[in-house]
Amino acid sequence: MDEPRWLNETEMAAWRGFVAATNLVARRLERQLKDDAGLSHTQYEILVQLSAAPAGSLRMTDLADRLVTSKSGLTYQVTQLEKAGLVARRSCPSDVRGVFAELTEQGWQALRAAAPGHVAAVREALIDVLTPEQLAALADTLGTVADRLRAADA
Amino acid sequence: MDEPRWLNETEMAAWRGFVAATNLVARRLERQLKDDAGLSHTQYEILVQLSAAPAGSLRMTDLADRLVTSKSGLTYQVTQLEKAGLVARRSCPSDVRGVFAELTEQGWQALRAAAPGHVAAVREALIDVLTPEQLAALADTLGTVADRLRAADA
DNA sequence: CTCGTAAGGTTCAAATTTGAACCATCCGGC
DNA sequence: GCCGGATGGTTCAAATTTGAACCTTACGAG
Repeated sequence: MDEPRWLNETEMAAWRGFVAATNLVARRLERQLKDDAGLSHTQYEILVQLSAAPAGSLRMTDLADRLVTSKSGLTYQVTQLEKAGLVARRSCPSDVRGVFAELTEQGWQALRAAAPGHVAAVREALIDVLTPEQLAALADTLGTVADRLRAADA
Repeated sequence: MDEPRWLNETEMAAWRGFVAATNLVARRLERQLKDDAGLSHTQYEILVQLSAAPAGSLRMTDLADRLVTSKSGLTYQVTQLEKAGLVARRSCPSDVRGVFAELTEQGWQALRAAAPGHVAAVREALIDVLTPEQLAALADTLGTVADRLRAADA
């Protein structure tokens, strides 16, 4: 029952800013992607992660770790993308239990088509609003935070 | 059909960090609040916003703007909180259409009970991981981002 | 005063998300 | 070789979220 260490003014400002910016940016991009490409941000992220992986494919668990969703959420979204023809499931040769999600040709196309608009939106909402110094600091700071939390989860 | 301005390395790192940190922190706090206080982060935020407002009450629209949810989402959550007895609805004297959400005594108690654990989690996930300089910069940077986006929405 | 439009909230159906339960397979130790 | 606990994914029901449609009330221009 220790007295909690409340946040001081700067800390509070950082926290409020974090929450607000987080939600506002997410909301903004969600809408942009849905309107322009018919994809949710989660779905777009799946395509991005796959495109960055060798052979455009990743194990489900691996993919779930890179995005930050539950396993069941990923199953659902991959199924959606599969129905849409952007992703295909392949079984893993070395482990019968394993499943690869793989970008289809159509998936590559969808990603290429969606990327420019998305990048523009990211710039407008976040990147181009900041100075290069702020960006560098932000990258460093949030990178630290993300790494710590990932490590803590493991 | 202009060639899009892709993100350079720093920009990309900032963006990836933002997305990752955002999701990881949200996930972490969501769980902490649910486990320790039986509240979702959205619900907790509603209590916080109300507690910070005069008379512990706000108009629905006003509240929806401060959180970053849809109107219907807010209606839903306020209804949940009302069922739980933490919030009450009152009609607005000056505008028949208006509705005030007001913190009940029980709501104040719930907030006081939940706050210490939540603050501790926020510190652990974000605040205490950073140096004072990083925090100050983060507050400034994200404040800017949030303000711009709010302005853009208006 | 009167109309047309904007604003405030709620309702509704549809899409997502989540954790727990579950099934099958894998692997290290004995 | 064989057992018991971890792993990989899916399924399921329940909770949440969202945008659009809707109803009622405000309010400013004529």
